[in-house]
Amino acid sequence: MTTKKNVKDNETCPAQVLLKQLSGKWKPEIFRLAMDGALRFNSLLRQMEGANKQTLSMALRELEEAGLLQKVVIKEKPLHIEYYLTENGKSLIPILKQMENLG
Amino acid sequence: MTTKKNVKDNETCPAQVLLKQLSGKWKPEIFRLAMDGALRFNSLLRQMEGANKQTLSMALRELEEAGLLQKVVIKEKPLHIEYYLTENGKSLIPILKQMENLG
DNA sequence: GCAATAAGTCAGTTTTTTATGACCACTAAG
DNA sequence: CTTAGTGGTCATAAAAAACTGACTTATTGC
Repeated sequence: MTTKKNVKDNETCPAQVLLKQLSGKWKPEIFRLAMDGALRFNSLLRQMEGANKQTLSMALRELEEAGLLQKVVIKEKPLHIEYYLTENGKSLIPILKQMENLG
Repeated sequence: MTTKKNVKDNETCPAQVLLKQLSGKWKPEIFRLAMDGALRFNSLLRQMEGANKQTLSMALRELEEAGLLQKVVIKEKPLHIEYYLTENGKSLIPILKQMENLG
């Protein structure tokens, strides 16, 4: 057997993958804020008291790599960057809404 | 102002609370297995290769405290304990199913 | 060229989570 | 009273995640 399928199908369940993509100290909050519209780095940093650049940067990158957020560079006066939910990210909104109703 | 409401309403969003209750290295998997029926400690330990007693014990306790799992002592031959989803826990099943369909 | 704003990165430290191995409590059989 | 099965706890170690402060890159304005 060369396929090595018995290694552990730990991450074969999409729900588990999603849960992990949204887990971490700040990711749930980032996602929630993203549901309300575009996010900017420094603005996020101010909104999420207690968080720091490093962690925020990591969290954003991971959400981006997970295909839930996308980065858009805005070439304006002081040049800034906005993060939006991707279509994939938006498809999670109804699920999050349902979760809110269970609390 | 004595109520100190400005401290951060970090955890006022039920969806975020839920996400955190299900986050951790093993909790998503425990929850998934619990969806299929009763769980026993040593059996879980064997199924989840790589996990250890300590962590598993913690995860089960936290899921119990979150009101998603309940512990039932079975007074039989070697006396064992089973963990089941509570009604609250079961109410998450459709949400997890939806997540699976997005993956 | 120099300062200001936005969005980061980097090295190093602290905090939080997980993992390890030894040990404990209960029950039942031999 | 010793051994075996189930379900843990405890102290400690290792690994992962988060935090800190200094520094960087890019752009516009002076």
